[in-house]
Amino acid sequence: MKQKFYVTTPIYYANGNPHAGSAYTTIAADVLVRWHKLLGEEGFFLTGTDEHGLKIQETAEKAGEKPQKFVDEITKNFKELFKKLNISNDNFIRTTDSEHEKEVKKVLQKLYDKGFIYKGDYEADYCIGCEQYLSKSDLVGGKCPLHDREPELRKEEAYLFRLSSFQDKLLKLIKNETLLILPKKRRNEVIKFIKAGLTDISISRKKEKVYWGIELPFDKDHTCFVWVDAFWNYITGLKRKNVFNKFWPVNVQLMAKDIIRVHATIWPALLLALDYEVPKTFFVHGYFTVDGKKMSKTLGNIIDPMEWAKKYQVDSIRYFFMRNIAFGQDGDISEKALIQRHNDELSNKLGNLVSRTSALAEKYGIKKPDNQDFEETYDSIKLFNEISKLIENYELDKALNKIFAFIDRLNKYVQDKKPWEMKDENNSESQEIIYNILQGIKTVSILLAPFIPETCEKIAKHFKFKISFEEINKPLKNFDIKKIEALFKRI
RNA sequence: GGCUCUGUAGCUCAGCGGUAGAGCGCCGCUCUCAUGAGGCGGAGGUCGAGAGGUCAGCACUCUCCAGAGCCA
Repeated sequence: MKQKFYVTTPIYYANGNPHAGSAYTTIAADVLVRWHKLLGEEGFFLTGTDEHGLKIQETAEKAGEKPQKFVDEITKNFKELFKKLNISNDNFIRTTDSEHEKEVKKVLQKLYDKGFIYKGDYEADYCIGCEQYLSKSDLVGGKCPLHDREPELRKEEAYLFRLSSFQDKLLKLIKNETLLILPKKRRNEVIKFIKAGLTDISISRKKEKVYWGIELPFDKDHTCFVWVDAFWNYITGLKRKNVFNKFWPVNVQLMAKDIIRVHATIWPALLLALDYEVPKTFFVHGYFTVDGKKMSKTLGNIIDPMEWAKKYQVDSIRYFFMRNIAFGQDGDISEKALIQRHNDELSNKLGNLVSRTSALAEKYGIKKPDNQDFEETYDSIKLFNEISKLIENYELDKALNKIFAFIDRLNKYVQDKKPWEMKDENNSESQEIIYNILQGIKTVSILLAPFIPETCEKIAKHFKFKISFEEINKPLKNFDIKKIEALFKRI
């Protein structure tokens, strides 16, 4: 039976256009699923948008629009960006999809029937100025930053989920790594948080306050508050494509560090409550700075991924994000660094290697050597194993580093062997050397395909080989090679 | 304040028991198949500080200093 691999990004909150972080997470998930598909596994990649809630309701109202129309627009932008970034998601879920809403209602009803949801009070900080509840992260120095006043504690009728009763089970699952949280630092934080004690959480709001949400099936005066609605996308996203049994439990869920805590508590607790298996891995990546500074409106240094996507080659962007940031850590991004990677690595190293080799092949021809003993080139299986191991460990930046070290070796090989110097009458030695380099380029293209698919397909098409792992050790078939056009023009 | 993590070349980071590595940047040299790309060589680090265990530490233990994150 084929191995399966299911990866998700969080669903992005549709109260604003995609930012650099959404692009980053999505590219990373795309690289992972493409890698596993290349391995011959059956892959499924889900992303989407979270479209309910008070913030969207308000933002839409401010813009003078109906919430649905508003989120339609935002979601369109997400889809457009992902298309530009060559994202190969197998489904795009929206929490306003009717199938999703139906599924969530069923889930809510079941939870209620099983006694995991009960009526109680929602109690939280309320700012009279804002006329709404504030979360702790909204507060600055214990005060509402907008109105510079301390919030008061207010109560409101709400339905609560018995999160507290899952405390021990969750702790056990995370500790014994049934649910693995990476990097370790985040795992430690979560464990500590759970140990400190979980409290039941509110899963509804009064409809008169928040109408933009899914109605509770057992009480029409309430709408569902984020948790069940948002988290359940990971399941509806499969069910809608009729592949739930095949792909659940999910192999890895990517997210930024701000949402690991709720993902590691509420989400698996909901699953446990309904006897679902829990996810296998959460991988938590970091935040960006731009030129060492936090991205902020006041600094005016916000990076709009759509602007980048319009301006630069998709593969340069994908490569830059994956290479420039140690996966799992905070990292710095900038347009300057993007251009630098594009020029120094993609253009000068990879692009130029392919270019010079294709030119050599056109000029001198190629010939399959009788015994293929060029160690660097024919060590492709070893390289593949190394890369495979790195990707299994989510060390995507290191994997790229290693592949590019191999490209360096190929450039060195060309330089050392000087195939442009006539060695015998028929050029046969030169032809064999060029053949070897092409074999190396084939290996590189296959290994890089999950990261920079467009470029690798171009190379594969030009030299007539297939992007698949079986192809790595196969001989080249095309002996009539013309010079290729530049893959990456220097900026 | 508690907990967790980080501190290695100018920058970004690897290494994690046998006496320092990569990429980029910088300096010099060089080929010409190639996208003024490539190749070779070089400068540059008392591996945050101190102490302890070890035949031996950047790597282990402790203390301290600095920075970040999580929690209160």
